[in-house]
Amino acid sequence: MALHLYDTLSRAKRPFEPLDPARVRLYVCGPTVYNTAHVGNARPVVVFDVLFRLLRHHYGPAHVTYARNITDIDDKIIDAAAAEGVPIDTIAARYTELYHRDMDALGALRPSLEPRATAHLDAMAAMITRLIDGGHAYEAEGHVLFHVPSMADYGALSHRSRDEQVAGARVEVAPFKRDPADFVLWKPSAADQPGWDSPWGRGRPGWHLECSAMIEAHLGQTIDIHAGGQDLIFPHHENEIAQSACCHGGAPLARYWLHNGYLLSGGEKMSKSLGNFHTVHALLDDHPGEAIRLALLSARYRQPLDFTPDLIRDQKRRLDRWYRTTADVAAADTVPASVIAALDDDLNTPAAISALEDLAPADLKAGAQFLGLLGQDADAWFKGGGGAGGEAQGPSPDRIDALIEERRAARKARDFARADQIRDELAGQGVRLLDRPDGSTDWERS
RNA sequence: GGCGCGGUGGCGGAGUGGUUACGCAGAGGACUGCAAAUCCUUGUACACGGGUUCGAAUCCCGUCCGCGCCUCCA
Repeated sequence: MALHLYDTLSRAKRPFEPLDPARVRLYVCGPTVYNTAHVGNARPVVVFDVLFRLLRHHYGPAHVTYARNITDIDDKIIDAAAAEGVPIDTIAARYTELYHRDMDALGALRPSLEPRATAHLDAMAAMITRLIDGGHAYEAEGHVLFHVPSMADYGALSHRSRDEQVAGARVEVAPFKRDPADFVLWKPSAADQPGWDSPWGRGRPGWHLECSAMIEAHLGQTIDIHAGGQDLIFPHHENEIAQSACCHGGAPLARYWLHNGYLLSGGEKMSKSLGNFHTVHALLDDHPGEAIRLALLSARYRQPLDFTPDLIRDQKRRLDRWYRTTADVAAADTVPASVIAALDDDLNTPAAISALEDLAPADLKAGAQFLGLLGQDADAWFKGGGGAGGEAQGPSPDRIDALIEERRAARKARDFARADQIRDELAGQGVRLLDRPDGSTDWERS
C-alpha cells in the first residue's frame, strides 16, 4: 500500500500524491520561543519527524523540503522580555537554543528550513497590502483586520459555520471589528513595545499571518502537507487558509492537513494553563531521549496519549532489549518493508514498533534507526545509563570493576553472602550485574 | 449550545465484517550457587442495549461514560 494520510480538511484517509515528487513540501507549525518546551510540544515534532523521514524514504532526501517556523515576535515574548528587562531577541534566542537542544535529544532531525517571523516583516506587509487591495482586509484604529465574511467558505477546515463560532465565542469583541469573527493581521505597538514601521503605522503582525507569509516566501502558494497540533485547527489554521487563499486567487494553502492529538496527564489535556506538564528538559534528566521518543511513538499520532512515568519506563526497557539483541550486529542496508508498510498507513507507529519485534536483529536495527532509535553504541547506552541526561550517575567504571573482581573472588571462595552483598549494593546504585556463561561478569546502568 | 474524538484482556496500545497484534505485568519451565539478562510455554478482551449479516470488537440505531475544540495553547 502506498502512503495514505488522514486529512483533517476532507476528514478521510487519502492516498498521498505530492504536487511535484521532485519537491515535496511539508510545513509544521513550530514554537513560540518564550519558555521551555514541554513534552506536549514535542509530540508534533517527533511524529512529524517520522513523517519527514518517511517522505525522504519515498521521494529521496534531496526532494523533500521540511519547514518549521520559529515565532519570535509575540505578546508572550514581549511580556517575558519586559519582565527581565531585556530585548525580545534575547528571550527568543535563548529559548530557540533550548528548543533545539531538547528536540535534538529526542532524535528529531532538523528541518530543512526554520524561518523566523521577524525576518519576514516585509513579506507579511506585502500580504496585508494585497488583502486590503482585494477587499479582504481593512484598517481600523491602527489595526488591520481580516474580514471573515469576505471569504465564502471560511470554516471549512474546522467544519464550523461563522455563525456557530460567533454564537459560542467567549471572547470579547473589539468595537472596531466589522464582524465579530474578524481577526488581526497587524496591530499597533505602544512606544515601549517592539514594533516595525508600516503603511498602517508602527506595529507588529498578528500571529496567524507569519505562517502564510513564510510558506509563500519559501515553499510557494500551495504546499503538500501542513501539520500541527489539534488545537491549531481553529482558529490558527483556519485563518492561515483564509489569508493565503484570498491572496492567491483561491489556490489552496495545503493539500493535506495533519493534526496530532494531545498528550494527557491524569486523563486531562496536558497544558501550560493547567500546569500538569513536564518540560522535555526535566524529563531528560531522568530518562534517555530515545525512551521519551519511543513513548511518544507508542500510540497513533491522532489519538490522545496519557504520558506517564510508567510509559517511559516501559519503552526504556524495550530499548534495553533491542540494544542487547542488536549489540554486535550491523544494521541491514534496507528499511524493513513491514515497517514502511505500517508507517504508510497514516503513520501507524505502534504497528511499526510491533513489526520491529518480529524481525531479525539486523533488520530490527535498520528499522529502529529509521524511526530515529538505536542511534548509539550498545555499550554507550548501557554504560552511560541509557544516555539519560548525557552523563552517567553512580559509581565509576573503575569502582564497578573493582567490586566485580572482589565479588569474583568471593564466589570462587563460595562466600555467596559477600558476593550477593556486592551485587545488591551495586543494584542500589543503579548498576546491574550480568554473569555470562563463560564465567565473566558484565554490567549495565539501569 | 455547536463541532469533534474515544471507551479493547491486570496495564499501555494496534486492528475495524470471519484468522495469535505487539509490549509490560502475571503463571510455569530452561539457564544460574542464588539472581539478573536471555530463551521456551501459558491465561485473560473487545462499555451497555437493540438491529443488519451465514458470521460483528469491527457496520447501523439508541443509551451510558470519558475527553477535546469553539479563548493564548502542540
